[in-house]
Amino acid sequence: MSERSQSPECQIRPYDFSRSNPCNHVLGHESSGSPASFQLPHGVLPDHGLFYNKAAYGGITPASAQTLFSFPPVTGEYRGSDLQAGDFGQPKHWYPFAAPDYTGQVPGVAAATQPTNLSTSIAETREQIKLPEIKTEKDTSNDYSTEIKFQQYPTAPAAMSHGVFYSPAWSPSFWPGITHITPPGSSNQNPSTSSASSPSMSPSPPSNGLSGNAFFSVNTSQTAAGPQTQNPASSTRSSGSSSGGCSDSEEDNLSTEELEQFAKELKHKRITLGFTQADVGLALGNLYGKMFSQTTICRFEALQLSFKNMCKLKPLLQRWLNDAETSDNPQDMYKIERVFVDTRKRKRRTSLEGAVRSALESYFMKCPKPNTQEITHISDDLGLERDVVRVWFCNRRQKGKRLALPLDEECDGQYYEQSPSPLNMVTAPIPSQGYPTSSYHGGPPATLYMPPLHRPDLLKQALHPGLVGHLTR
DNA sequence: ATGCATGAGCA
DNA sequence: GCTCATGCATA
Repeated sequence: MSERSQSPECQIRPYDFSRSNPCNHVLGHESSGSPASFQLPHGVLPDHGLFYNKAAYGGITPASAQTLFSFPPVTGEYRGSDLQAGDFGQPKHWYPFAAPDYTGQVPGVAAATQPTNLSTSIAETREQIKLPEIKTEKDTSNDYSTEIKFQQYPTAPAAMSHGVFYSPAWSPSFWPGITHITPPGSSNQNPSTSSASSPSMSPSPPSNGLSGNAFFSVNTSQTAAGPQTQNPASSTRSSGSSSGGCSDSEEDNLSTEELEQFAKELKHKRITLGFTQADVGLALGNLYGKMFSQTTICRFEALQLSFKNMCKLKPLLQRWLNDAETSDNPQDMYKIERVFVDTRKRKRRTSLEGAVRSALESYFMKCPKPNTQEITHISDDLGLERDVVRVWFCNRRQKGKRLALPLDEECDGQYYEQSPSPLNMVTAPIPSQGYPTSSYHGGPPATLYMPPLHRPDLLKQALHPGLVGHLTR
C-alpha cells in the first residue's frame, strides 16, 4: 500500500555511480533505433514482481491496460494538449473558477487508439511492468473545487472574498499600528520589533528584528533570538554553490549540524508545547507575516528541505520557538481566525500505481533528465499524460536532491544535465540543493546531508524518502 | 509523512 | 522547460 512498504528500489542499485557506465541504451532508440533500448537491464531493474506483487496487476496486460486508459496514438512529437485531455478520461484543463463538476468526461477521445508504434523495447518494458492502474483521484468527490475551506480556529472569521486567500498575516488588524501591510517582497513590514511583538501573545523577546520582509530579502543582520542563535561569525560563505547556494545572508552561517540540531529542538519543543506542525505554520503567518503549511514545517523538521531553504526558514522558526516558549499564552499564537476561499481549481492529483512508479523509477535510473522526446516516449509507454511524466521527473529530481548530496559542488547540476543526444542515461544523478560543501568535505557529521555516495543507506533513502524518518527520529 | 501539483524566476 | 519553494490531498 504505502510506497514505503513497496520499496521497489531497495533492491536496485539506486544509482550506478560508475560514471563509466553511460547508460546509452535506454531511451536512445529515438535516434539510434535500437529496439532493445527500452529494455530494462536486469541488473538495474529487477523483476518488478518482486516488489509489486505481480498478482496485483498481473492480470492487466498492456493491451488491457491501454483499453483502460485509452492511449492516444503516438505521433512522434509531443502530443497536443488537446489530445492529452483524453488520457484516462481526465480533463486536461481544470477550471480556474468554480466549476460545476470536475469529473469531466472526455468525450470524443475516450476511445483513443492505442499506440502502435511503440518500440519493441517499450513494449517489453511494459511487459515487464505490466501496466498500471492509474487513477486520478477524482471519483472520490465531485466537489473537488470551489470548496470553501474554513479553518477551524476559534475566533471570528476574517474577511473573505472569492478567489482571494486571506492570510491573517496580511490583515492589518494583526499588526496594530500598521495600517498597510504589503506582501513580502514589496516593502518592509516589521511587525515585531517595535510595538507589537505579536498582537496575541505575550511580548516576545523584542529586538529580534526579524522583519517579515527580512525573511524574503535575506540580508539582515538579525540574529534569530533564541537559545541557539546562529553564529554570525563564521562567515563560511559557502556562497558559490551553483544551484541554490545561500545568498548573502545569515543563511550562510548555518551549518548542517546547527540545522539538524535546531530541527530536532524545534520538533521536541513544539510537541512539548502542544503545537502541531500546522499550528506552527499558521503561527508564522500570524506573527511574522508568512504562513507555511504543515508540509513545510514537517519537511523542515525532517530536514527535507534544501539547505538554502532550511537556512531561510530557520530564523523564523527560531523566533517562533522563542516566542512560544516565552509566551504566557502560547495558544494564542495560532488560534486566530483564518478563513480563506480558494476557488482555484487544482488539477486532481494523479495517483500512480506501484507498477507505474516502478517503471518511472527505472526510467529515472537510466535517465534522470529525459528530454522532450523521451518524456513523450515514457508517457506513451506508461499511458500517462506527458505532463504527469514531466512533473514526476521534476519531483523525482527534487526529491533526490533533497535527500542526497553530490560528491562535490562542482558536480552540482551536472548529473542531471541533459546530454545533447537522447542517450543521456546518466547514472549518478544526485546533485545537491546547495548544501555547503564544507560540511561534508571534511569529515561530515552523520547527518542527512551526508553525501550519499558514501552512504549507501542514504542512497536508498534517496529513493525511499520514507525511510528517512528512521534516521531523523 | 509524502506524492503530485503549482507558480515564480530563470535560461 | 528547468529548478526551487511550497502546498493540497492523501496514504
